Amino acid sequence: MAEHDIPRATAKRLPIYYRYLKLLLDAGTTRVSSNELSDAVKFDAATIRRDFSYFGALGKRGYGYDVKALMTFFGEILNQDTLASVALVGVGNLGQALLNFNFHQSSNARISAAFDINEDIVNTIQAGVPVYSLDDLEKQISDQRIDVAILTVPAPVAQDLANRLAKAGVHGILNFTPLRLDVPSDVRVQNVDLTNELQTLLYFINNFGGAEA
Amino acid sequence: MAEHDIPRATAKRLPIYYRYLKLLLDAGTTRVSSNELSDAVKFDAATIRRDFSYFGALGKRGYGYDVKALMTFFGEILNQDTLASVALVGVGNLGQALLNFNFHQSSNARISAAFDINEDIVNTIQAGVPVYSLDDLEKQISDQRIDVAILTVPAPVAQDLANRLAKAGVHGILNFTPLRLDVPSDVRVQNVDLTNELQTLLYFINNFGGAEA
DNA sequence: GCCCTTATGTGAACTAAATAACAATTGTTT
DNA sequence: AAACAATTGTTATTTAGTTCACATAAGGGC
Repeated sequence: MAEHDIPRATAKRLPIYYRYLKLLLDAGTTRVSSNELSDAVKFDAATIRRDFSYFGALGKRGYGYDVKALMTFFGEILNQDTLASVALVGVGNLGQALLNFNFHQSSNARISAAFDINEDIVNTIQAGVPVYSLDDLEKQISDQRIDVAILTVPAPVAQDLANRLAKAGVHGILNFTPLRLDVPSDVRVQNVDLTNELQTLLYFINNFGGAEA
Repeated sequence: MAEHDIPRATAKRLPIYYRYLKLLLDAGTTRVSSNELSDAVKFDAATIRRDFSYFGALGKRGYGYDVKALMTFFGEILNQDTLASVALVGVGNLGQALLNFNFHQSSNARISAAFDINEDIVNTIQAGVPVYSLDDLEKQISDQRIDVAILTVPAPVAQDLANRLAKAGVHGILNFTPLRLDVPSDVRVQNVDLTNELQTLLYFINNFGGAEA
């Protein structure tokens, strides 16, 4: 596994590159330079070239990168050929919105099961996704070989559910809860803290000028 | 403005500290150490101490930090006394969810106006927030002295709306669009890219083990 | 009031990431 | 086929952030 020495920061940018390359390809563009990419995704051109170089020499000097080849390459790295099944835990406002969000359209993931305690929606289909009782969490996760969960539950029950998810064999949690979860070391947590994003933005605005945060 | 030399990374953690301190205070805790905080928020204790030290000597050696004093202090830094008015641009699935999200409860921000083109909801109240036509964007932003916008519109119109928002005097945009926006240098953009978060999580899971991303 | 324990605040070391700068190489034009 | 223009890949540099490690100071017990 040669990808082991790819910097975290680079890994986080890969999906962004991939998405933009797809756009270019759809628009019929065949070649692109690091400078053009830089304009679009707002990372320094040198950063982009370095990111790419971790995977070998993907471009041609004096020419740039071949859009299709590059996209195919990143597609493989991002496992675009295999569809990941994702569980949505907590079908409240945000959960509902994420069900409708349709990750599938723009990524290799699909929400294939949702869980809640609300009897009104348990055993219904929401936005094409079956909603199960939380009691069935472990069974469904295992049956459907789900290894990523999106956690959109109230804070007080978040840690408990994280424990159950981890025990059930989930390897990643996209955590919309304000809580910083405790998980075993083989589970990866990605925090999406909306209040924090907004607060941080406000802080920067109040204390400094503009520019990217 | 002494805060000018506070690292970006520190600034991003401030709201997290603040929230956790509030929790502690509500629970009646009067003192806390960097180690206890570390357990809760999952940043290294040394990082926490250094973060705090940018604002002076807030703790007592051998004792720790006074929860109430610390919270008050951070509250001021985060401008918790002034309520920021926020506009929500785009009342789709995600927009609706954010309207119900109630930032107000846990932060100093409140969505005070929403905008959409959908005639069915224009001039209605959604989750307590008036929905205006996009035609009124400039006027309302100016009248209500809104300086932050949450952008939850389809990608194709995102840049155009960002332009209008910037021109209307907004200083910050919380961008839920996959597009990397072009804005004047006095406007700050905070990107929340849900697809990217999920994709990144998947990449890490597929290529390495667990731990924080 | 003295000793011991605890936990801060910070200088120094380390690690990660971004940027600059340019030689090397390719395509294109004449 | 030679000269030119463009753009990569990478070495070196700079910047940012994290962590270590410990002297310093405060509180609490005896």
